[in-house]
Amino acid sequence: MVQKGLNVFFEKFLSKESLFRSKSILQSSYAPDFILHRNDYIEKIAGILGPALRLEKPSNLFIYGKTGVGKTLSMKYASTEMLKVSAKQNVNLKIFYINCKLRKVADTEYRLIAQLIREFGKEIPSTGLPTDEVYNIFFNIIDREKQMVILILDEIDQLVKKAGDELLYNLTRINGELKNSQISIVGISNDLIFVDNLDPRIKSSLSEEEILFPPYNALQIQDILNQRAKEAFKEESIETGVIEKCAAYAAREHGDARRALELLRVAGEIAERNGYSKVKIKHIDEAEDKIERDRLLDIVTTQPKQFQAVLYSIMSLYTKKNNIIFTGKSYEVYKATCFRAGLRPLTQRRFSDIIAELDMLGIINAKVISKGRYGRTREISISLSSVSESKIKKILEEGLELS
DNA sequence: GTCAATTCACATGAAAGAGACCACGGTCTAGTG
DNA sequence: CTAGACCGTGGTCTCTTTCATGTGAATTGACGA
Repeated sequence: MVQKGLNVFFEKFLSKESLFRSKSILQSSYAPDFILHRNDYIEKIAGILGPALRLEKPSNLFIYGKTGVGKTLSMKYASTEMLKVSAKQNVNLKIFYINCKLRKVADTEYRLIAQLIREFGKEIPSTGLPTDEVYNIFFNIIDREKQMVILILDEIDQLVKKAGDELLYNLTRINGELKNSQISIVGISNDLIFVDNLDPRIKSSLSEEEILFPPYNALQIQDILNQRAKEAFKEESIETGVIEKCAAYAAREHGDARRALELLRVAGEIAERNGYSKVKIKHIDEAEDKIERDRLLDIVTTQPKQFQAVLYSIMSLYTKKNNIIFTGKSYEVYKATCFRAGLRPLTQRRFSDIIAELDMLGIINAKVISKGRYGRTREISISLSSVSESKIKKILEEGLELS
Protein backbone atom coordinates (compact mmCIF):
# COMPACT_ATOMS: atom_id res chain seq x y z
CA MET A 1 0.00 0.00 0.00
CA VAL A 2 2.68 2.36 1.04
CA GLN A 3 4.69 1.67 -2.04
CA LYS A 4 1.81 2.29 -4.32
CA GLY A 5 1.13 5.56 -2.59
CA LEU A 6 4.70 6.59 -3.09
CA ASN A 7 4.47 5.75 -6.72
CA VAL A 8 1.50 8.01 -7.14
CA PHE A 9 3.33 10.70 -5.28
CA PHE A 10 6.27 10.57 -7.64
CA GLU A 11 4.09 10.60 -10.69
CA LYS A 12 2.27 13.58 -9.39
CA PHE A 13 5.57 15.17 -8.64
CA LEU A 14 6.73 14.71 -12.18
CA SER A 15 3.55 15.89 -13.79
CA LYS A 16 3.53 19.03 -11.70
CA GLU A 17 5.29 21.78 -13.52
CA SER A 18 8.42 23.05 -11.88
CA LEU A 19 8.88 26.71 -11.15
CA PHE A 20 12.53 26.43 -11.95
CA ARG A 21 14.13 26.36 -15.30
CA SER A 22 17.57 25.69 -13.96
CA LYS A 23 18.07 25.63 -10.26
CA SER A 24 21.84 25.43 -10.41
CA ILE A 25 22.03 29.05 -11.46
CA LEU A 26 21.01 30.06 -7.99
CA GLN A 27 23.66 27.90 -6.37
CA SER A 28 26.63 29.77 -5.01
CA SER A 29 29.05 27.71 -7.07
CA TYR A 30 27.54 29.01 -10.29
CA ALA A 31 29.65 31.55 -12.11
CA PRO A 32 27.65 33.87 -14.35
CA ASP A 33 29.07 35.18 -17.61
CA PHE A 34 28.49 38.70 -16.48
CA ILE A 35 29.45 39.96 -13.09
CA LEU A 36 27.37 42.93 -12.18
CA HIS A 37 28.70 45.92 -10.27
CA ARG A 38 32.17 44.52 -9.98
CA ASN A 39 33.69 45.68 -13.21
CA ASP A 40 35.99 48.25 -11.63
CA TYR A 41 37.39 45.71 -9.25
CA ILE A 42 37.98 43.09 -11.88
CA GLU A 43 39.86 45.67 -13.91
CA LYS A 44 41.93 46.55 -10.89
CA ILE A 45 42.83 42.93 -10.35
CA ALA A 46 43.70 42.55 -13.99
CA GLY A 47 45.87 45.64 -13.82
CA ILE A 48 47.83 44.31 -10.90
CA LEU A 49 48.24 40.78 -12.13
CA GLY A 50 48.68 41.72 -15.74
CA PRO A 51 52.50 41.74 -15.76
CA ALA A 52 52.37 37.99 -15.26
CA LEU A 53 51.43 37.69 -18.91
CA ARG A 54 54.83 39.09 -19.80
CA LEU A 55 56.42 36.71 -17.30
CA GLU A 56 57.16 39.54 -14.95
CA LYS A 57 56.35 38.98 -11.35
CA PRO A 58 53.19 40.85 -10.40
CA SER A 59 52.84 42.35 -6.96
CA ASN A 60 51.38 40.20 -4.27
CA LEU A 61 47.78 41.12 -3.84
CA PHE A 62 45.51 41.15 -0.89
CA ILE A 63 41.78 41.27 -1.23
CA TYR A 64 39.34 41.84 1.57
CA GLY A 65 35.65 42.16 1.96
CA LYS A 66 32.79 40.57 3.83
CA THR A 67 31.28 37.28 2.73
CA GLY A 68 29.21 37.26 -0.42
CA VAL A 69 30.47 40.49 -1.94
CA GLY A 70 31.95 38.83 -4.99
CA LYS A 71 35.61 38.59 -4.05
CA THR A 72 36.10 34.99 -5.03
CA LEU A 73 33.88 35.31 -8.06
CA SER A 74 35.76 38.32 -9.41
CA MET A 75 39.09 36.75 -8.73
CA LYS A 76 38.15 33.53 -10.46
CA TYR A 77 36.76 35.43 -13.38
CA ALA A 78 39.94 37.45 -13.74
CA SER A 79 42.09 34.36 -13.53
CA THR A 80 40.21 32.39 -16.15
CA GLU A 81 40.44 35.33 -18.50
CA MET A 82 44.15 35.57 -17.86
CA LEU A 83 44.61 31.89 -18.50
CA LYS A 84 42.78 32.24 -21.78
CA VAL A 85 45.11 34.99 -22.91
CA SER A 86 48.18 33.19 -21.73
CA ALA A 87 47.19 30.08 -23.63
CA LYS A 88 46.81 32.15 -26.76
CA GLN A 89 50.13 33.90 -26.29
CA ASN A 90 51.89 30.74 -25.26
CA VAL A 91 52.92 32.10 -21.91
CA ASN A 92 53.75 29.58 -19.24
CA LEU A 93 51.41 30.90 -16.61
CA LYS A 94 49.80 28.78 -13.93
CA ILE A 95 47.12 29.95 -11.58
CA PHE A 96 46.04 27.85 -8.64
CA TYR A 97 43.04 28.50 -6.54
CA ILE A 98 43.05 26.98 -3.10
CA ASN A 99 40.39 27.38 -0.51
CA CYS A 100 42.11 27.23 2.84
CA LYS A 101 38.92 26.75 4.78
CA LEU A 102 38.17 23.29 3.50
CA ARG A 103 39.00 20.96 6.31
CA LYS A 104 41.27 18.08 5.43
CA VAL A 105 42.41 19.82 2.26
CA ALA A 106 44.42 22.88 3.01
CA ASP A 107 44.09 23.97 6.57
CA THR A 108 47.63 23.28 7.71
CA GLU A 109 51.06 24.08 6.39
CA TYR A 110 51.74 20.53 5.31
CA ARG A 111 48.38 20.05 3.66
CA LEU A 112 48.48 23.29 1.76
CA ILE A 113 51.84 22.54 0.22
CA ALA A 114 50.80 18.96 -0.44
CA GLN A 115 47.69 20.24 -2.16
CA LEU A 116 49.79 22.52 -4.32
CA ILE A 117 52.00 19.65 -5.36
CA ARG A 118 48.91 17.68 -6.25
CA GLU A 119 47.75 20.55 -8.44
CA PHE A 120 50.96 20.11 -10.34
CA GLY A 121 49.96 16.54 -10.95
CA LYS A 122 52.24 14.74 -8.56
CA GLU A 123 50.79 12.45 -5.96
CA ILE A 124 51.83 13.05 -2.41
CA PRO A 125 50.82 11.16 0.71
CA SER A 126 48.29 12.95 2.87
CA THR A 127 50.49 12.45 5.89
CA GLY A 128 53.65 10.73 6.97
CA LEU A 129 56.32 12.86 5.37
CA PRO A 130 58.30 15.54 7.18
CA THR A 131 57.18 19.05 6.35
CA ASP A 132 60.50 20.23 4.96
CA GLU A 133 60.56 17.22 2.68
CA VAL A 134 57.28 18.39 1.21
CA TYR A 135 58.68 21.88 0.83
CA ASN A 136 61.60 20.47 -1.09
CA ILE A 137 59.41 18.53 -3.45
CA PHE A 138 57.32 21.62 -4.04
CA PHE A 139 60.36 23.73 -4.62
CA ASN A 140 61.85 21.37 -7.16
CA ILE A 141 58.63 20.92 -9.00
CA ILE A 142 58.18 24.65 -9.44
CA ASP A 143 61.71 25.40 -10.40
CA ARG A 144 61.84 22.62 -12.95
CA GLU A 145 60.77 24.89 -15.78
CA LYS A 146 60.49 28.56 -16.44
CA GLN A 147 57.07 29.66 -15.41
CA MET A 148 54.95 32.17 -13.59
CA VAL A 149 52.82 30.91 -10.77
CA ILE A 150 49.97 32.79 -9.18
CA LEU A 151 48.66 31.35 -5.99
CA ILE A 152 45.20 32.32 -4.88
CA LEU A 153 44.63 31.55 -1.24
CA ASP A 154 40.99 31.98 -0.39
CA GLU A 155 39.99 32.47 3.23
CA ILE A 156 43.58 32.96 4.11
CA ASP A 157 42.66 34.19 7.57
CA GLN A 158 41.43 30.72 8.46
CA LEU A 159 44.72 29.25 7.45
CA VAL A 160 46.78 31.66 9.50
CA LYS A 161 44.55 31.19 12.49
CA LYS A 162 45.11 27.46 12.42
CA ALA A 163 48.61 27.08 11.07
CA GLY A 164 50.33 30.31 12.01
CA ASP A 165 51.94 32.82 9.72
CA GLU A 166 55.19 30.97 9.22
CA LEU A 167 53.82 29.41 6.09
CA LEU A 168 53.16 32.78 4.52
CA TYR A 169 56.59 33.90 5.44
CA ASN A 170 58.10 30.88 3.72
CA LEU A 171 55.99 31.41 0.65
CA THR A 172 56.84 35.06 0.27
CA ARG A 173 60.49 34.29 0.73
CA ILE A 174 60.65 31.39 -1.66
CA ASN A 175 61.02 33.71 -4.66
CA GLY A 176 64.54 34.59 -3.66
CA GLU A 177 65.59 31.00 -4.03
CA LEU A 178 63.79 30.12 -7.21
CA LYS A 179 65.94 30.34 -10.28
CA ASN A 180 63.52 29.79 -13.11
CA SER A 181 60.15 30.64 -11.75
CA GLN A 182 58.35 33.32 -9.84
CA ILE A 183 55.47 33.05 -7.45
CA SER A 184 52.87 35.64 -6.68
CA ILE A 185 50.39 35.30 -3.91
CA VAL A 186 46.85 36.54 -3.87
CA GLY A 187 45.26 36.37 -0.45
CA ILE A 188 41.53 36.65 -0.01
CA SER A 189 40.13 37.27 3.41
CA ASN A 190 36.78 37.96 5.01
CA ASP A 191 38.37 39.37 8.05
CA LEU A 192 39.05 43.04 7.66
CA ILE A 193 41.44 43.40 10.55
CA PHE A 194 43.27 40.19 9.80
CA VAL A 195 46.28 41.84 8.19
CA ASP A 196 46.93 44.02 11.19
CA ASN A 197 47.65 41.00 13.31
CA LEU A 198 50.24 39.64 10.93
CA ASP A 199 53.93 39.81 11.45
CA PRO A 200 55.01 43.15 9.95
CA ARG A 201 57.51 41.50 7.62
CA ILE A 202 54.85 39.26 6.16
CA LYS A 203 52.35 42.04 6.09
CA SER A 204 54.50 44.28 3.96
CA SER A 205 55.44 41.60 1.49
CA LEU A 206 52.04 40.01 1.24
CA SER A 207 49.98 43.11 0.75
CA GLU A 208 52.00 45.03 -1.75
CA GLU A 209 48.67 45.82 -3.30
CA GLU A 210 45.31 45.82 -1.61
CA ILE A 211 41.77 45.87 -2.85
CA LEU A 212 38.81 46.33 -0.61
CA PHE A 213 35.49 44.97 -1.80
CA PRO A 214 32.62 46.96 -0.35
CA PRO A 215 29.27 45.31 0.36
CA TYR A 216 26.57 45.46 -2.27
CA ASN A 217 23.74 47.82 -1.56
CA ALA A 218 20.12 46.79 -1.85
CA LEU A 219 19.77 48.03 -5.42
CA GLN A 220 22.81 46.15 -6.59
CA ILE A 221 21.60 42.99 -4.98
CA GLN A 222 18.31 43.48 -6.74
CA ASP A 223 20.13 43.68 -10.04
CA ILE A 224 22.00 40.51 -9.31
CA LEU A 225 18.91 38.68 -8.21
CA ASN A 226 17.04 39.81 -11.28
CA GLN A 227 19.81 38.70 -13.55
CA ARG A 228 19.93 35.24 -12.07
CA ALA A 229 16.23 34.84 -11.49
CA LYS A 230 15.53 35.53 -15.14
CA GLU A 231 17.50 32.44 -16.04
CA ALA A 232 16.78 30.27 -13.08
CA PHE A 233 13.03 30.61 -12.91
CA LYS A 234 10.43 30.22 -15.56
CA GLU A 235 8.69 33.35 -16.67
CA GLU A 236 5.94 34.73 -14.53
CA SER A 237 6.78 32.49 -11.62
CA ILE A 238 7.86 35.21 -9.27
CA GLU A 239 5.40 37.62 -7.80
CA THR A 240 6.34 41.28 -7.88
CA GLY A 241 8.00 42.45 -4.73
CA VAL A 242 9.66 39.14 -3.99
CA ILE A 243 13.01 40.12 -5.42
CA GLU A 244 12.85 43.45 -3.64
CA LYS A 245 12.15 41.84 -0.34
CA CYS A 246 14.90 39.31 -0.84
CA ALA A 247 17.35 42.07 -1.59
CA ALA A 248 16.24 44.06 1.40
CA TYR A 249 16.79 41.10 3.69
CA ALA A 250 20.25 40.49 2.35
CA ALA A 251 21.26 44.14 2.36
CA ARG A 252 20.39 44.25 6.01
CA GLU A 253 22.92 41.47 6.50
CA HIS A 254 25.86 43.50 5.25
CA GLY A 255 25.06 43.06 1.56
CA ASP A 256 25.66 39.38 1.23
CA ALA A 257 24.65 38.37 -2.28
CA ARG A 258 25.25 34.70 -1.65
CA ARG A 259 22.69 34.78 1.09
CA ALA A 260 20.20 36.60 -1.08
CA LEU A 261 20.49 33.96 -3.76
CA GLU A 262 20.10 31.17 -1.29
CA LEU A 263 17.05 32.85 0.13
CA LEU A 264 15.48 33.10 -3.28
CA ARG A 265 16.26 29.52 -4.11
CA VAL A 266 14.85 28.13 -0.91
CA ALA A 267 11.77 30.33 -1.25
CA GLY A 268 11.29 28.88 -4.69
CA GLU A 269 11.63 25.36 -3.39
CA ILE A 270 9.10 25.99 -0.66
CA ALA A 271 6.63 27.51 -3.10
CA GLU A 272 7.06 24.60 -5.45
CA ARG A 273 6.66 21.98 -2.80
CA ASN A 274 3.49 23.53 -1.55
CA GLY A 275 2.02 23.60 -5.01
CA TYR A 276 2.02 27.33 -5.64
CA SER A 277 2.38 28.53 -9.18
CA LYS A 278 4.30 31.61 -8.09
CA VAL A 279 6.80 32.48 -5.45
CA LYS A 280 5.08 34.77 -3.02
CA ILE A 281 6.45 37.18 -0.48
CA LYS A 282 5.50 35.04 2.44
CA HIS A 283 7.72 32.29 1.08
CA ILE A 284 10.69 34.52 1.67
CA ASP A 285 9.93 34.65 5.34
CA GLU A 286 9.49 30.92 5.46
CA ALA A 287 12.73 30.46 3.60
CA GLU A 288 14.63 32.63 6.02
CA ASP A 289 13.27 30.56 8.86
CA LYS A 290 14.12 27.31 7.19
CA ILE A 291 17.66 28.32 6.29
CA GLU A 292 18.39 29.36 9.82
CA ARG A 293 16.89 26.16 11.22
CA ASP A 294 18.72 23.92 8.79
CA ARG A 295 21.98 25.63 9.48
CA LEU A 296 21.63 25.13 13.21
CA LEU A 297 20.45 21.57 12.88
CA ASP A 298 23.34 20.82 10.62
CA ILE A 299 25.86 22.28 13.01
CA VAL A 300 24.38 20.55 16.00
CA THR A 301 24.22 17.10 14.48
CA THR A 302 27.70 17.19 13.03
CA GLN A 303 29.42 18.31 16.21
CA PRO A 304 31.32 15.74 18.29
CA LYS A 305 29.64 14.24 21.31
CA GLN A 306 31.44 16.38 23.81
CA PHE A 307 30.16 19.50 22.10
CA GLN A 308 26.69 18.09 22.12
CA ALA A 309 26.95 17.33 25.80
CA VAL A 310 28.10 20.85 26.53
CA LEU A 311 25.31 22.34 24.49
CA TYR A 312 22.76 20.06 26.08
CA SER A 313 23.84 21.05 29.56
CA ILE A 314 23.60 24.70 28.73
CA MET A 315 20.19 24.26 27.21
CA SER A 316 18.75 22.33 30.08
CA LEU A 317 20.09 24.88 32.51
CA TYR A 318 18.78 27.72 30.45
CA THR A 319 15.21 26.53 30.23
CA LYS A 320 14.91 25.75 33.90
CA LYS A 321 15.29 29.30 35.02
CA ASN A 322 15.21 31.71 32.21
CA ASN A 323 18.07 33.93 33.20
CA ILE A 324 21.72 34.23 32.38
CA ILE A 325 24.01 31.35 33.26
CA PHE A 326 27.69 31.23 34.09
CA THR A 327 30.54 28.92 33.27
CA GLY A 328 30.99 27.33 36.69
CA LYS A 329 27.37 26.35 37.05
CA SER A 330 27.12 24.93 33.57
CA TYR A 331 30.28 22.92 34.10
CA GLU A 332 28.61 21.22 37.07
CA VAL A 333 25.60 20.36 34.97
CA TYR A 334 27.87 19.23 32.19
CA LYS A 335 29.63 16.77 34.47
CA ALA A 336 26.30 15.32 35.49
CA THR A 337 25.28 15.08 31.85
CA CYS A 338 28.46 13.22 31.03
CA PHE A 339 27.77 10.78 33.80
CA ARG A 340 24.30 10.11 32.44
CA ALA A 341 25.54 9.71 28.91
CA GLY A 342 28.50 7.57 29.91
CA LEU A 343 31.07 10.07 28.71
CA ARG A 344 34.28 10.96 30.41
CA PRO A 345 34.00 14.61 31.41
CA LEU A 346 36.61 16.98 30.08
CA THR A 347 38.53 19.45 32.20
CA GLN A 348 37.17 22.89 32.82
CA ARG A 349 39.92 24.30 30.64
CA ARG A 350 38.66 22.44 27.64
CA PHE A 351 35.07 23.12 28.59
CA SER A 352 35.81 26.80 28.48
CA ASP A 353 37.19 26.48 24.97
CA ILE A 354 34.18 24.56 23.80
CA ILE A 355 31.90 27.30 25.09
CA ALA A 356 33.94 29.79 23.11
CA GLU A 357 33.67 27.64 20.01
CA LEU A 358 29.93 27.25 20.33
CA ASP A 359 29.76 31.00 20.61
CA MET A 360 31.75 31.32 17.40
CA LEU A 361 29.30 29.04 15.67
CA GLY A 362 26.51 31.32 16.73
CA ILE A 363 24.56 28.69 18.62
CA ILE A 364 24.96 30.41 21.93
CA ASN A 365 26.01 33.86 23.07
CA ALA A 366 28.86 33.94 25.51
CA LYS A 367 30.31 37.16 26.80
CA VAL A 368 33.16 37.45 29.25
CA ILE A 369 32.16 39.62 32.16
CA SER A 370 33.66 40.46 35.49
CA LYS A 371 31.54 40.19 38.56
CA GLY A 372 34.08 42.07 40.58
CA ARG A 373 34.78 40.44 43.85
CA TYR A 374 32.89 37.41 42.65
CA GLY A 375 35.27 36.67 39.86
CA ARG A 376 35.32 36.62 36.10
CA THR A 377 33.23 34.35 34.03
CA ARG A 378 31.30 33.96 30.84
CA GLU A 379 27.74 35.08 30.65
CA ILE A 380 25.97 32.53 28.50
CA SER A 381 22.61 32.85 26.83
CA ILE A 382 20.84 31.13 23.98
CA SER A 383 19.42 32.96 21.02
CA LEU A 384 17.07 30.36 19.64
CA SER A 385 13.38 30.49 19.09
CA SER A 386 11.61 28.16 21.47
CA VAL A 387 10.41 25.94 18.61
CA SER A 388 13.81 25.01 17.33
CA GLU A 389 15.15 24.91 20.84
CA SER A 390 12.98 22.00 21.91
CA LYS A 391 13.67 20.28 18.61
CA ILE A 392 17.40 20.63 18.99
CA LYS A 393 17.22 19.46 22.55
CA LYS A 394 15.42 16.34 21.44
CA ILE A 395 18.04 15.65 18.81
CA LEU A 396 20.77 16.10 21.37
CA GLU A 397 19.06 13.69 23.73
CA GLU A 398 18.96 11.09 21.00
CA GLY A 399 22.52 11.71 20.01
CA LEU A 400 23.74 11.36 23.55
CA GLU A 401 21.51 8.40 24.25
CA LEU A 402 19.94 10.00 27.27
CA SER A 403 16.61 8.73 28.39
C1' DG B 1 34.31 59.71 51.82
C1' DT B 2 38.45 58.35 49.02
C1' DC B 3 41.75 55.46 47.12
C1' DA B 4 44.82 51.71 46.53
C1' DA B 5 45.21 46.85 47.57
C1' DT B 6 43.00 42.52 47.63
C1' DT B 7 40.41 38.80 45.93
C1' DC B 8 37.48 35.86 43.37
C1' DA B 9 36.37 32.69 39.56
C1' DC B 10 37.32 31.99 35.96
C1' DA B 11 39.75 33.39 31.13
C1' DT B 12 43.63 32.74 28.44
C1' DG B 13 48.38 30.86 26.99
C1' DA B 14 51.87 27.51 26.32
C1' DA B 15 53.51 23.13 26.21
C1' DA B 16 53.23 18.62 25.99
C1' DG B 17 50.81 13.92 25.77
C1' DA B 18 47.68 10.41 23.71
C1' DG B 19 46.02 8.15 19.98
C1' DA B 20 44.71 8.03 15.16
C1' DC B 21 46.49 8.10 10.73
C1' DC B 22 50.15 7.34 7.24
C1' DA B 23 54.84 6.34 4.57
C1' DC B 24 58.87 3.97 4.34
C1' DG B 25 62.24 0.33 4.69
C1' DG B 26 63.51 -4.04 6.48
C1' DT B 27 62.32 -8.84 7.56
C1' DC B 28 59.63 -12.94 7.23
C1' DT B 29 56.63 -16.20 4.84
C1' DA B 30 54.51 -18.77 1.45
C1' DG B 31 53.85 -19.66 -3.24
C1' DT B 32 56.08 -20.35 -7.74
C1' DG B 33 59.24 -22.13 -11.21
C1' DC C 1 63.31 -16.28 -6.30
C1' DT C 2 59.79 -13.03 -5.44
C1' DA C 3 55.38 -10.86 -4.14
C1' DG C 4 52.97 -9.79 -0.33
C1' DA C 5 52.26 -9.71 4.84
C1' DC C 6 53.97 -7.84 8.84
C1' DC C 7 56.71 -5.22 11.81
C1' DG C 8 59.14 -0.87 13.81
C1' DT C 9 60.29 3.86 13.20
C1' DG C 10 59.29 8.34 12.33
C1' DG C 11 56.27 11.82 10.82
C1' DT C 12 51.55 14.83 11.00
C1' DC C 13 47.12 16.10 13.10
C1' DT C 14 43.46 16.62 16.38
C1' DC C 15 41.79 16.64 20.85
C1' DT C 16 43.03 17.01 25.66
C1' DT C 17 45.37 17.68 29.93
C1' DT C 18 48.61 20.11 32.89
C1' DC C 19 50.66 23.93 34.59
C1' DA C 20 50.99 28.94 34.68
C1' DT C 21 49.70 33.38 34.19
C1' DG C 22 46.28 37.13 33.41
C1' DT C 23 42.21 40.00 34.39
C1' DG C 24 38.40 43.46 35.77
C1' DA C 25 35.67 45.28 39.10
C1' DA C 26 33.29 44.54 43.79
C1' DT C 27 35.01 44.56 48.29
C1' DT C 28 38.01 45.71 51.93
C1' DG C 29 40.55 48.38 54.89
C1' DA C 30 43.72 52.15 55.83
C1' DC C 31 43.80 56.92 55.80
C1' DG C 32 42.57 61.64 56.16
C1' DA C 33 38.90 65.18 56.56
